[in-house]
Amino acid sequence: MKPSIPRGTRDFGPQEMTRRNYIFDTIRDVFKLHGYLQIETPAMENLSTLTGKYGEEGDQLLFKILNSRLHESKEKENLQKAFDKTLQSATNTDVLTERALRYDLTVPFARYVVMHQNDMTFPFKRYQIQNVWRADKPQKGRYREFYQCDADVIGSTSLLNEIDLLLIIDEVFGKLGLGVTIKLNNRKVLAGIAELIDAQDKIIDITVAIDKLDKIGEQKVLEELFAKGLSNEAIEKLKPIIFIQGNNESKLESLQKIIANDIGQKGIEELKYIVEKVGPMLSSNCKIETDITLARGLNYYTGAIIEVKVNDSRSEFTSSICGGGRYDDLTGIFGLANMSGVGISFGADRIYDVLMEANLFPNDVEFNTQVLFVNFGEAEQQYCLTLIKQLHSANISAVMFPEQAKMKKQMGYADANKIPFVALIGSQELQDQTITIKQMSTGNQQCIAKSELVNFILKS
RNA sequence: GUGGUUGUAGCUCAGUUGGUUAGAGCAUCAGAUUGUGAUUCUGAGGGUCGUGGGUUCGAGACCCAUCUCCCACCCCA
Repeated sequence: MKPSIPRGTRDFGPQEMTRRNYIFDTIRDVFKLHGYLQIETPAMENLSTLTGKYGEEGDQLLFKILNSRLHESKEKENLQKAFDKTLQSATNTDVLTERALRYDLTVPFARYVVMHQNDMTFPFKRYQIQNVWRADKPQKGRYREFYQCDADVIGSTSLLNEIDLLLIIDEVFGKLGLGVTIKLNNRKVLAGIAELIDAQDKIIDITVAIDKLDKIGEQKVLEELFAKGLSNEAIEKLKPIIFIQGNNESKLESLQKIIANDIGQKGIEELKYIVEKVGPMLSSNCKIETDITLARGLNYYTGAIIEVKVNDSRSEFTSSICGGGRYDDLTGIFGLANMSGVGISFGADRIYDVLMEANLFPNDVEFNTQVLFVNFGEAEQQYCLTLIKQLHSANISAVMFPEQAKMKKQMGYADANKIPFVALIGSQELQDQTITIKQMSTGNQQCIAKSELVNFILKS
């Protein structure tokens, strides 16, 4: 049988894992620095936990798990009916499918908060680094199994949380050495726009359409809005809003004049507050840009909407590498009201692709083992093991070649694994209680006393 | 899910209008060198040409299906 893995999934070799861990470690360190606590949730959730949270499209992208032992079921007629139904429509009954792989980390977190609310103190800051699955058609930068690195604050409506998260974004990409632009919008502004043109029921259609402005241009967006049933009058009212230009400040001021309803004004105020506070604190490699065409399809956002794009001459990457927003009532459906949260999610796999493209992985992340002990035979092995134990105690990574192979083989192993030092201990060294140590980068070697080993490596 | 595209050794790729036994470089392994890697020389292993059908005297090449890769749409980390 020919081995293969499912479409859109990948194996990761040692070098890839070293680089992936560099990303995870960087993000994790910043999360911890900001006081977030780690949790994990199961790979699978009950299907009912996930359905309806991600919009119609999201429901289609859930990996559903077929119930087990269907062939032993006593209700095969019901099963047959349920199956016929799934062939007709997108909905599943739990007779056939009661579980699904998680689609993101935010909804499982909301479920977690409701289930464990009595064991938590609010506001609760949590981080979570786990993989998620989407039954999307794979493309570059789009995988069916990928990692998200989430930080969320739940139980606080303060905009200081938004600011905290934006600073995290700045710090993470600063540490990774990547230039980015944070795009910021607010769902209340979008709601205000919908109210202004008297089309509250079409808010999702409107946001999806104007989100495409960059991609398909003005004319096509207006055509799409018309096709979605907006009147010409409404579209005329919409035009000056969509095409607002200028810097953050002037854009928001113009909006403030046009969108004269409560919810719109509230959204603009929130945007202003965040931009004014956080703008001066961001590093030069991290720009912030208010963008009312930024929609994001997730149904549950109610306030801030955040998206991060690469803004770096070394990369052509256009997909977003981080996203997030505020959700006022995600826990409500699980029975816990008045629990507002806000969070962001780093797409580790896309960040990996960008860092590869921009050549931003540090070289030294590839090194691990410091010293290889050549294996000359049984008498020498014991001596080496003792020395290796000493090195390990000093937190220096060292190994002995497990076979008594030819020197060429053993030296080649050190070379292939980029091990910087090779320790040679044969009968002569054994007798003299010394170590011949070779530095692979220069080819130089010298003989040192056994007791000098740890210091020698530490100094090098 | 819709439309398009790709697939030959572990990797990067040749392979003529369809014609003997499918090649190269790199990598791997072995030897030159039984205590010295990355450079040199010699040799070896490695392929059901993505898979399954079809056309043909004959298919890596042509046709169909299917899987995979990549691209656009949709959507998104």
